[in-house]
Amino acid sequence: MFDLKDTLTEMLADSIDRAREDGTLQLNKRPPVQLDIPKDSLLGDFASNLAMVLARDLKRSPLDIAKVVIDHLTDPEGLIDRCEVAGPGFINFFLKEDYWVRVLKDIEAKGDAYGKSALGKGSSVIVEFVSANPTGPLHIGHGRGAVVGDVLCRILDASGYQVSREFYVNDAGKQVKDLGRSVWFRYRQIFDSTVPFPSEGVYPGEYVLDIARQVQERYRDFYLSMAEDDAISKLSDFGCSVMLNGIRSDLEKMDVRFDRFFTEKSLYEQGKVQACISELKEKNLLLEEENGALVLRTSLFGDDKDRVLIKGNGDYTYFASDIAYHRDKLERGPDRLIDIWGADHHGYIPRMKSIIQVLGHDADTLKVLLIQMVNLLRDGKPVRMGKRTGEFVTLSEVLDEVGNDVARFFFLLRRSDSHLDFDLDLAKTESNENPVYYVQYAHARICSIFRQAWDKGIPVPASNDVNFDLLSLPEEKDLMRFLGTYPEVVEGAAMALEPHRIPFYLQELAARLHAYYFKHRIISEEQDKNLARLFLVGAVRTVIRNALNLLGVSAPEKM
RNA sequence: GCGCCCAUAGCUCAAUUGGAUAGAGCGUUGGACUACGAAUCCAAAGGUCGCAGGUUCGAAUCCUGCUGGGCGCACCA
Repeated sequence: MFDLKDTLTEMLADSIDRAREDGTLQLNKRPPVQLDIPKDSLLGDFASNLAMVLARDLKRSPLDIAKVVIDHLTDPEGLIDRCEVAGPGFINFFLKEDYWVRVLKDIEAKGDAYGKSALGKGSSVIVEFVSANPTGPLHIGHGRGAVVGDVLCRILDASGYQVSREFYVNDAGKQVKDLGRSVWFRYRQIFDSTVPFPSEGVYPGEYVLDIARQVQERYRDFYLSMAEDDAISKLSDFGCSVMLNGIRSDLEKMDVRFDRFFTEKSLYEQGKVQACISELKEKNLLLEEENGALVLRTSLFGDDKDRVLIKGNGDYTYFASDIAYHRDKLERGPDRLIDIWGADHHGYIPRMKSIIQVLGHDADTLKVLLIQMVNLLRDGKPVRMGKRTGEFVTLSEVLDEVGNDVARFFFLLRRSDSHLDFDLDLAKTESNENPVYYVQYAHARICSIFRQAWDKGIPVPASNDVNFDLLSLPEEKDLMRFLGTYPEVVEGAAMALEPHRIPFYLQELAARLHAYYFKHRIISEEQDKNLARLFLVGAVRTVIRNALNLLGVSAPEKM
């Protein structure tokens, strides 16, 4: 499939070369040739804007140039039916009839692999996502980040990148200590209800009580007699691991997996934060303030101001370990780093990028993807998510309510940098309004057709059994064309890091399938036609299934 | 005050990264089940792409200014 696009591109390039040699086009270098598949089939199977791009340099009209290009074109394989110059100067290629048939054969041959490519050429990328603090359960915003990250990894993987998925655990700072304190007070309250619960520096959520009860069940009154600091330290670890297990099981529920959970604590234990600071000191990038605080001069690399690494009281800031973590990632030698953050952290991008430079890499080695907020709606009204009160709907609850397929699809229905309203009522309707079912139904419908055919004794066709001349309806041509664009959609999603393109493609494909189905019978009395049409919808089924797989959404055979 | 993101049909959002007549879903109106699944389809109405300039063969997309909204600007985490 791509070989053909490549040969067309080469034919165009050759044409330019020939025109340069005989002096009709006076160019020093060969321009990049761009070939697109137009949205309207009346505009050809492929189109190039080449002539318009050249117009400026040559100071000649695009129409004129287009004509020259076409005149110099040779077509040894006889692929092209005709070329037209259209509109402001597009060169439109109309290929020999049987071209789109190749798409169907390609899908048959590749099966599950249709849509995969070698775009990334094996280059490696570390994707860090979710990285939620282990001080509370995941909420719906984490869910969005998890799904976007997961699907992005799947897309990159399918596009020939070597992907490593990582979850960074902030288990070394004040907040886990606060978690420990919170558990400590709740724990004591179990034994003595008069113990007051502080109003600051603690987590008020219900889940803290659960942790305290677990401590009491396992260790009885063991911690009551321990010195407060020691107890809190132990309970921090305990609480942290409980929360982390919860997070893991939520992710499991969503079928989101990681290659590695990287703990902040390990950075300190292995002296990596300290080593990192030494390196920065050697590079002469640190300043010491009067009160003893240590500051990194990120402002030399485009940041607004310098950033503190060690506070006046001797504590490390989170920024210090963040640097060490990214240094660790870079030292593993990936070609790229992708971080997926909540959009409220966008202010951290400049300082993080400056770090990448400080460590000797191009700032673009790190790409930060921002995930905008999710508004949970019920009965058309936003569900209040008070962090302070600890009152919120957890991701786990949403998953139990709407199911994984729906949750995933909904998270991917918008570009990740725009706000998302998650309508619980819409997500639960098993009807026409729900886009997930629309797509899944298309798949189930095709499966049903095959069952029907089987019952009537019609075999599942292979391309050798098919007379492709029988697939000549506009709807059929249109379907073939659209199936042919799928690999480019996946590549585009990989290059732009935009997973939402896949569900949009799926909805369009499903729409075309439904329209075709409604207008024309797949199974009739004409056996040859049966085989041809079954072969076509079989290809549609393969592509729907592949795309749904990419999203981690199931492709049901019955609904 | 400074910085980042957003503004497209009544609502929610797309637009092949600068391409041809800006497209879907929902909602509205009107139609289609004695044949493979109506969880479906067909048709109509609906637009000053926030406003004003600029860049060029060509702008929703790029540059500048303005308006309106979101979010950031810690020796917080």
